[in-house]
Amino acid sequence: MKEKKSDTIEDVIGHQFSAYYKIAIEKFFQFAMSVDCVILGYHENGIKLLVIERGAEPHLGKMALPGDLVYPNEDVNSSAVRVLKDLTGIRNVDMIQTKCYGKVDRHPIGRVATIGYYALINVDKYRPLANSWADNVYWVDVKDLPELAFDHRSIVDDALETLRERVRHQPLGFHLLPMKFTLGEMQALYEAVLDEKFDKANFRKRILSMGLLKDLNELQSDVPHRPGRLFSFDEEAYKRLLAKGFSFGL
Amino acid sequence: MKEKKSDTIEDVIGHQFSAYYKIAIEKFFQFAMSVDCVILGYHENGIKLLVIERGAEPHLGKMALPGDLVYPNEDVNSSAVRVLKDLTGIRNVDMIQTKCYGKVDRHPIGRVATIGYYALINVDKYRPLANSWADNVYWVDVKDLPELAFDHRSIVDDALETLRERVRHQPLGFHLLPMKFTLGEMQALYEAVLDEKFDKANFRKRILSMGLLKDLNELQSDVPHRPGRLFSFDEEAYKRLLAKGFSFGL
DNA sequence: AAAACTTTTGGTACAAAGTACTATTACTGA
DNA sequence: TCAGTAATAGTACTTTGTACCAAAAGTTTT
Repeated sequence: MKEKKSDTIEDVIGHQFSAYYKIAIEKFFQFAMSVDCVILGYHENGIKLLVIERGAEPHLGKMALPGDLVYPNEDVNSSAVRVLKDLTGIRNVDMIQTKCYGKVDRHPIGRVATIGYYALINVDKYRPLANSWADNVYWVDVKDLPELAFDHRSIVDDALETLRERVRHQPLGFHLLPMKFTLGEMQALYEAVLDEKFDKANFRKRILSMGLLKDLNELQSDVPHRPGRLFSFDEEAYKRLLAKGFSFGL
Repeated sequence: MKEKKSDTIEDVIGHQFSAYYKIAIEKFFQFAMSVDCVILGYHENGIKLLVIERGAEPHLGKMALPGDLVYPNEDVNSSAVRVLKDLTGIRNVDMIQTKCYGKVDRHPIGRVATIGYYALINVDKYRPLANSWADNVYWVDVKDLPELAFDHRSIVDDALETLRERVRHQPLGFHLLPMKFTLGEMQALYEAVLDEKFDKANFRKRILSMGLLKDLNELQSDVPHRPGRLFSFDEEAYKRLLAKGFSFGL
C-alpha cells in the first residue's frame, strides 16, 4: 500500500533539510516561467488583439503576444503587469489569468512554463508604444490573425473562448467601449464578440431595463443619420444591484 | 522610445545563443513547479474534499491537497494526473486547471509556483488509498475544513468558486451523482453546491424539460417512503442538444 | 387493516420575460 | 423638400418562471 519513491522532494529533504537541499534544487528547480498577455480591444466593428514584433531570438521578427520571463524574485501576477508595461507602455490594466501552458517542448531554450493573461481595454484610451526588445506593436483583427510565435495562437484562442463565456454573464463589454456610447454601438460590440445578431428594439429594452446605464442626455454628433442618445456605464448602480443579487445575463 | 534592458532572456542570448546560454539559465531557470489537486465529491448531503496527511517535510503531519513537484521532463497537465495517482491511487479523472499561484514566498524551500486543478468525482466509484509520502487520505466536508498546509486553503476556495459558477451553466452535477439517481437526490445535490433551495415540483419540471435524463423505468429501493423513479444522465442526448445550440442553465 | 407520515408526481393559475414585428421620429445629405 | 438611415416607441404574442395545491405511492405506526 505504501511504496516509497526515492525522488520526490519531500523524501529527499526530510529531516536533514539542509543536507540534501542542494540535490533537490538541482533536480527540480530547473524551470523558468513566463507570462503572456492577450490584450483585446474593440475598433471598427471588430475585436482587435495587441501583438508585438519580436526584436530578439528566438523567433526574431515574428509576431507574438507581449510576454517575457518572470524574475525569480517577482510575483507572477505582478510580472504580467510589468512585462506589458515594459514592452508596450500600457499600464494600469487589470489582467486576469487564463491558463498555464506547461508542455515540455513548448519553448526552444529550455523548460519554460507560461501563464496566460487577458484584459479588455478601450483602444482609444491607450496608445501602445514599442519598447525594450519589442520592435513594433500592432493591433490586429482576431478574425485575421498573423502567424504567432511559440504556442501563442492557442493562448489567444483560449482567451477568446473565456471572453465569450464571461461576456454573457458579466458586464465586461463596457471595458471595450468608449466612455460615452450609443445603444447601437453597444449592440454592434456584442454582436462582434458573440458573432450573433440581435433585434435592435429588443436589445435596447433588455439593456435599459437592467438599469446599468446612465443616460447622459447628450446626442451623438458627426454621424450621417439621426444621432443616438449617449450613455455611460453606471458602475455605482452595478455594485448596488450586485449586492441585491442581480446577475447580468445576455 | 526604445530603451534596451540588459537582463531579459532575449537580450542575453541574441545571436550568440550558445555563448550566453548558461548565463540565462542561471538567472531565470530557478523555478520549481508543482500541481495541487482539489478533488471534490458529494456524500450525505455535503460537498467533500479529498485531503492527505503529509508524511514529509515541510508541514509534516498537516493536512494538505494531494500535490507535488513537477518533473523537469514532465508535462504539467500530465503531472497532475500522475501526482494524484501516486498519492491517492485515484486514476482516470479529468482534471481542469483553475489558477496559477505564483507568490514569491509561498513555499519555504524555494521558488515554487503551483498550478491548481480540480475535478468532480463520484465518491462511491473511487476508493482512495494513501500512498508514497501521503500518510493518510480523508474526505472532509468543505463546510468544516481543517487547517491546510501552504496556501492550499485559498486554492480550495478558488476551486469552489469556479465550481459554483460552472455548475450553473454546464451539467457538471452529474459527475458527482451515482449512475442512477432520483430527481430528489439531484435536487439535494444542487442545493448543497449552490446553497440555495428550489421548489421541488418546479425543479423537476425544469430538469425534465431539458431532455438530458434517461428514464430508467426503475424505482429506488430501501427507502422509508415512496421510492423515486431512477434516471441517468444521457450523454448522447446532451451532445445532440449542444450541437443544436442548447445551453444548460439553472 | 387503518391511520399517519413522507416523498414523489401531476396539475393549474398567475406573473414575468423574451420575441417578432410595425410604426413613428429625427437627423443628414443631395 | 425628399430620400435614406438609424433611433425610438409601442403592441401583440409566446415562452418561461413561480407559487401553490392535491393526489398517489410507498413505509411505519397504531
